[in-house]
Amino acid sequence: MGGPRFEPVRAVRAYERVVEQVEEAIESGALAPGGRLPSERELMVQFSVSRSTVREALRVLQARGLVRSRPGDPNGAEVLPFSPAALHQSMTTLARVAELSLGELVQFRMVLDGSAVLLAARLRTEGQLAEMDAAVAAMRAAVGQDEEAFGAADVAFHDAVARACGNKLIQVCTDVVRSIVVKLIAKRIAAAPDREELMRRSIRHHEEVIAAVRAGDGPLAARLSRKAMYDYYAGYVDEGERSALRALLE
Amino acid sequence: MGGPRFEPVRAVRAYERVVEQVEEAIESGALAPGGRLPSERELMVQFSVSRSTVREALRVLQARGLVRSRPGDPNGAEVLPFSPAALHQSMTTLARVAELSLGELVQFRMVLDGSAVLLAARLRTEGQLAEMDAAVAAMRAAVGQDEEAFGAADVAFHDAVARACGNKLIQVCTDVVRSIVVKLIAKRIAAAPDREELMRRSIRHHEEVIAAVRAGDGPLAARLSRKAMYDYYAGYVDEGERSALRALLE
DNA sequence: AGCCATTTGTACGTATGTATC
DNA sequence: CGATACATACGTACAAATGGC
Repeated sequence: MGGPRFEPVRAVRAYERVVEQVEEAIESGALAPGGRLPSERELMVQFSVSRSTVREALRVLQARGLVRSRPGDPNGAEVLPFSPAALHQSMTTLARVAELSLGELVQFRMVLDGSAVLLAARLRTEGQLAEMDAAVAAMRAAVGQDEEAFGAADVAFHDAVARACGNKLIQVCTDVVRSIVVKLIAKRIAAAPDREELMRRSIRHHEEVIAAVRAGDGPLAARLSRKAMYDYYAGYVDEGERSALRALLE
Repeated sequence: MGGPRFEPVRAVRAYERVVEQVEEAIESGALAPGGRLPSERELMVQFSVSRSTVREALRVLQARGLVRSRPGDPNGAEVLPFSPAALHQSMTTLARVAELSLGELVQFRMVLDGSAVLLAARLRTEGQLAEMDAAVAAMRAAVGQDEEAFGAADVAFHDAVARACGNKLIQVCTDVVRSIVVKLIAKRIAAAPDREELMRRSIRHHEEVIAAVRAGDGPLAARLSRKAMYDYYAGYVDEGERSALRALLE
């Protein structure tokens, strides 16, 4: 007792050390987005490892969304700007391997979007309100004509709200989960028999949310937002799960 | 116009095809957790690719948390059970590269934990209530004595709540974000001058939350939970961000 | 435009440390 | 303990792709 407390030494692979150093360089700002890593051959000299090791490290960094490399590019791998792609990837994997149900995903959206509008009602600028108005206007223009444009305008609305809420994590997560949900049931939604009526009702709901946000009534905006989400998606969720969604409506 | 709509062909790397096929096998259940992939040499035969290609694919799969390989293992790479490790990794990267502030992370926790208790108040079983009670009892036993045990009991409490809420995505995200927050400020919290008083207050708050959950009053439980989180962490958040946290308290 | 040097993508061989039997 | 099979890592080689001249 009382001796020096040694820590267990985990065998750390060579490629991991390369990954760590490059990550540090990116995090510290020494490597900014748009910048280039040295070529693979240069890296193997600097790190004193083989090219395979360098390449395995680059694959991991690429999987984490930090860099991208193209064949033949004389400038070396490119440092990417931040993107939620990696989060998107791992959440999609999570959805599959953890067998997330549509109900769970929609419920998560209700939580996040509800919180986003709650915060947006406090923090929104006039410009952001205008963006929301414009998005709903675009939705209205697309009703019954352009399914894609309607979806894009809907995304624009929710993105404007998410940006207005002032929390980048909420913003990114809403975006990621939304795209997963849409990917799951886009076809079913577009093929709904009363599609046009659904669109109109969705627009009314969005307008009500905007009004509450404009009035600064966060709790009301949150309730309306969750209700709108429920109305739009509940039909695609199993009845057993639907009751769990309704728990968020009171 | 009106001709066949060809899609752009992206050059897909050999290692990507390997990744895709293995992912499909795992997703389809052909490869279950605990199962083994063929050895690297076997894989290069089956896929008709070189060893390097196989290894790069395995690195990507490992980065996504799907498999793990150890040197000398005669059985080949192991298929891992689901784990939020990949989500944890990408959210940590997100926190760094998107420069998430402590305030944003805490706010996200307030949203998720608040929603979790709201749902738990509806869906909790008696067994889960007992788990929450046990966790708080463990917290009480650790006050002023064992900082680690206190933290572990706190985690157990929040995990019991998250499991009781019935949404695996909420559960995983609360866990991931909690560990990121704790990692950020564990030292500062442990070194707080009035640490013991903070612990006691935290326990009181947890008890109040349990009472509300037991009574089935979700909205009250949610308010109490967010308030508890705010009290515990607000001191470490910049004043400017603190007001955004308070927006969740009304 | 075309050519060329460089880089990446991929393949193959080999050596070494390690885990299991 | 030895034998075997494995992952790790290194080095070389060549085709395909890119950017700059």
